[in-house]
Amino acid sequence: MAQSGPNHSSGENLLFLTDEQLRKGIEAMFFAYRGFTADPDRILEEYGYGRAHHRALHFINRSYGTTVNNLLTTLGVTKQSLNRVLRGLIADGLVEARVGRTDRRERNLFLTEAGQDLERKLAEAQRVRMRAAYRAAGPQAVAGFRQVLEAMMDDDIRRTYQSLKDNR
Amino acid sequence: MAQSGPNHSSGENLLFLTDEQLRKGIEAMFFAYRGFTADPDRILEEYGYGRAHHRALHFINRSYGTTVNNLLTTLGVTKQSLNRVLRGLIADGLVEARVGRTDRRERNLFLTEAGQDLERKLAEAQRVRMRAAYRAAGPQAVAGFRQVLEAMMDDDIRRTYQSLKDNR
DNA sequence: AATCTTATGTCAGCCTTGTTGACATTCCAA
DNA sequence: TTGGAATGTCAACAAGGCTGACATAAGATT
Repeated sequence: MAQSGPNHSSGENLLFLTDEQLRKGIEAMFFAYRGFTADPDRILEEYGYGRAHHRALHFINRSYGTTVNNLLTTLGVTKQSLNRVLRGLIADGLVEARVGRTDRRERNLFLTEAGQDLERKLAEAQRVRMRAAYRAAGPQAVAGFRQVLEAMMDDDIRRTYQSLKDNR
Repeated sequence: MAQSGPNHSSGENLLFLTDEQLRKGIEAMFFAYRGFTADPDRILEEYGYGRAHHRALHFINRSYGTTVNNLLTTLGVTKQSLNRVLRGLIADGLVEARVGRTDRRERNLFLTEAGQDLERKLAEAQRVRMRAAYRAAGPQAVAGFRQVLEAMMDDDIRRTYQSLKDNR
C-alpha cells in the first residue's frame, strides 16, 4: 500500500476520520471532477466530440506510438468502444494508425498536426484551471492532493499511473 | 511539446507549475476518480442501478426533504434526466416524494428505510476507500487534497458545496 | 505446413444517462 | 383573473459504455 506521509495512531487522527470528514471528501471529489472536465467539455462540443475523444487524444499524445491494446488498458474500456472513437479521430485526420514495424498486427497510434493542435488546446484549458487551483492552494497542498489521489487509485491503475509518471 | 513551462513570477512556484506537473495532476484526477467510483459501481450493478441513482440517493439522504429543483441544481442535470431516475427509485420504494407543505407544487424527497439501507451500503463502500487513502496519505495531505479540490470547483458549485459543508 | 493464438476491426444490439422540445397540471402571487 | 413557477410526462435523439459474434492478418508453436 502506498505508505508515505506521517501516520495514524497519533490521537489527532481520531476526529479526522469521522464519516462526516469522509463525506466532505466524497462530495469534494464529485464537485471538483465536474469543474475539472467542464472547460475541455466546452471545447469538445464545438468539434462534435466527447470526453472519450479527449481521453484518447491525451494518452496518444502522452505515449507516442502506443498500441491499441495499451490504450485499452489505460482507458479501461472495451475495444469496440475505443474503436468507435478512434475511427472518428482517424477519419477526421487527427490520429494516424500505422502498422507496427516489429509486429505487423499491431497499430501504432500518433497524433497528426491537427490532432496535436486540438490536444494542446484541450490540455491548456484544463491546465489553466489546475494551475489556478494549485496557486490558490499552495505547494504543500498540491503535494497532499497528489498523495491522496494516488492512494485512491486501484492498485493496477496506480502502477500504470506511476509508470507514466516520470518518463518525459 | 511545443511550449513548456508557464513560469511567471513568484520564486518557489517556478518549478512547481510546469506543464509536466500539471499533467500529472490531470492524470491523477482521471485515474483516482475511476477508483473513487469503482466500489459503489459494483454494488449498484447488483441492483440494476447506475451512478445517477447513487448521486440522487446521496443528496436526498444528505439534504433531508430537499425539493426536486434543489436536487437539479446540485446534480447539474435536467429535470427530465433526474425524473427518470427518481421515478425508478420511487417505484422501487427507495425514495418517497411528498407534496410540499408550504408550497404544494414542490415535492419534498425522502429516503425510505430501504433507500437508507442502500445509501448506507454505497456510502460505506466509498468511505472504506477514502479512509484508506486518507490514512495512507496522512492528515496534512488530506488538508491539501481538500484545498485543491475546492479551488478546482466552479464558483457557483463551490458555494453549493460550502453551504452543504457543515450542516449536520 | 498446419494449427493455435493474438491484435485488431467491425457489425448488431442493448443499456444508462445525458440532451431538447412540446405540452399538461397545479397552484402561488400579483 | 391571469401570469408564471414548479413539476411531471411523452417522445426522440446522441454519446458512450457494454456483450456477443465473426473476420482478418500475422506472429508463435507444434
